[in-house]
Amino acid sequence: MEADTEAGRRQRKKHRTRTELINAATDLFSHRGFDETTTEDIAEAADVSQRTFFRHFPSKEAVLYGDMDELLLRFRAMLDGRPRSESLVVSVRESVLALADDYDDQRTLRLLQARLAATYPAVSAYSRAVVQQAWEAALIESLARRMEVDPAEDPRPEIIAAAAMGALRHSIRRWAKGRGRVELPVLVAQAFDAFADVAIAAVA
Amino acid sequence: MEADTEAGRRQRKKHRTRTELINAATDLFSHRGFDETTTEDIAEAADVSQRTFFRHFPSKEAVLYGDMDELLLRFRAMLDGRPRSESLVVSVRESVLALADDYDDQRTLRLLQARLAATYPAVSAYSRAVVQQAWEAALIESLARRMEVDPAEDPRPEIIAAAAMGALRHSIRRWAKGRGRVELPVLVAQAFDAFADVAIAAVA
DNA sequence: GAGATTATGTCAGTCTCTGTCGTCAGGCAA
DNA sequence: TTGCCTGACGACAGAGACTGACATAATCTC
Repeated sequence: MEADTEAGRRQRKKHRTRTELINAATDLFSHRGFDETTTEDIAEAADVSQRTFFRHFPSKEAVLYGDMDELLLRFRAMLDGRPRSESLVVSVRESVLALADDYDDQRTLRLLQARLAATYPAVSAYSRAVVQQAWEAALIESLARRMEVDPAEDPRPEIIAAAAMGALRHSIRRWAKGRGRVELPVLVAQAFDAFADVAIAAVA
Repeated sequence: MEADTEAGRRQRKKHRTRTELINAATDLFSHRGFDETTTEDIAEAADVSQRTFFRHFPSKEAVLYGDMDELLLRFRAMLDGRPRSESLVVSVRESVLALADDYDDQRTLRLLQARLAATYPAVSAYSRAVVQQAWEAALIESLARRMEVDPAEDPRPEIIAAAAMGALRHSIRRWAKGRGRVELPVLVAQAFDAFADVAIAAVA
């Protein structure tokens, strides 16, 4: 019979209720708003109990960013995949560009996330403190490995990563403000060009 | 009679319960832990009702960072006070150094905040999403004004601010790990030197 | 097919945070 | 002093996020 690209009916069913929860949540969030939707509503719409919702997601915010684990995995893979011969700055730039590309694939969802983050403090806080922090941590780890330094002692990996995240944050905000009409990677590329200008100005 | 440096008994009383709430909270947090302390406990220890707690602070996290508004005001004043002739990078560096100096004045409280942020995700999230974000916003605004650009369009202010915040975050973490034995401004200065190295490396 | 796993439902409970209303003290003017 | 007004507080009720405990039924394993 047709497998859902996975082994075992149990796994498939679990994955199915998970995606149904995500779909129900994004649907409700986009129509009604984040604060105006309860976890009970989401569970109801996905036809499961509230307890099941919390077995799949640790918080109401988490379901909105339900696909971020996979995105993070791919981001890490991109970082690891950059050639060792490449300069650090180029590696960071290209990886973040690839992340932006990947990110852009889910236009509707990403625009919703950005819109909700701009509207609801709880969503904004989660985005910063969990999602972006995870990306930043991946960047720091990768940079520290390449530079062969201890990221707890040497501040450079964290500084570079923070700057890159600032560029990405700014790009995403602009991208969302234009409702995604301009391609995100284009905006990110512009931001990284500005990054280079900043570096030059700092030295001069 | 002795005034509490303020006009009106009402104001004084209000301010007094506020500080008593902060003291009770920090005391309980440091002895018992953040999650292990309820807002009810804090209110009880300060001899007020729970409702009064929430009239003074919007969340349990907020009381731990109860003095951050004043710190932010002073940080803004420092930014505005830098001479226009100074280069941007120097202004940022000096302002953040001054912030670190100011920050260091409340050693015990700062170390507690850092320790709790390292232990409890909720505290870490609040620190990033509220406290640091406020500092970053102040930096961005000041930088944009000096550069005479629109911070919503030009990514450079945000990139510089993010990098500076990365340096500060790293410094505070190291400072806390060493239990404040090394002066925070010293660590911040080191981080900013590394910042300069990064800029040079990026250009080369 | 028997037994171990596991995803789920149900229920009860904790805790953060909010709306409402009554009370009382502090500020202010006649 | 008297009386009114404002503002801080207490008491209460309630919404809503999240958790632990236990039962059940489906799935997996042998």
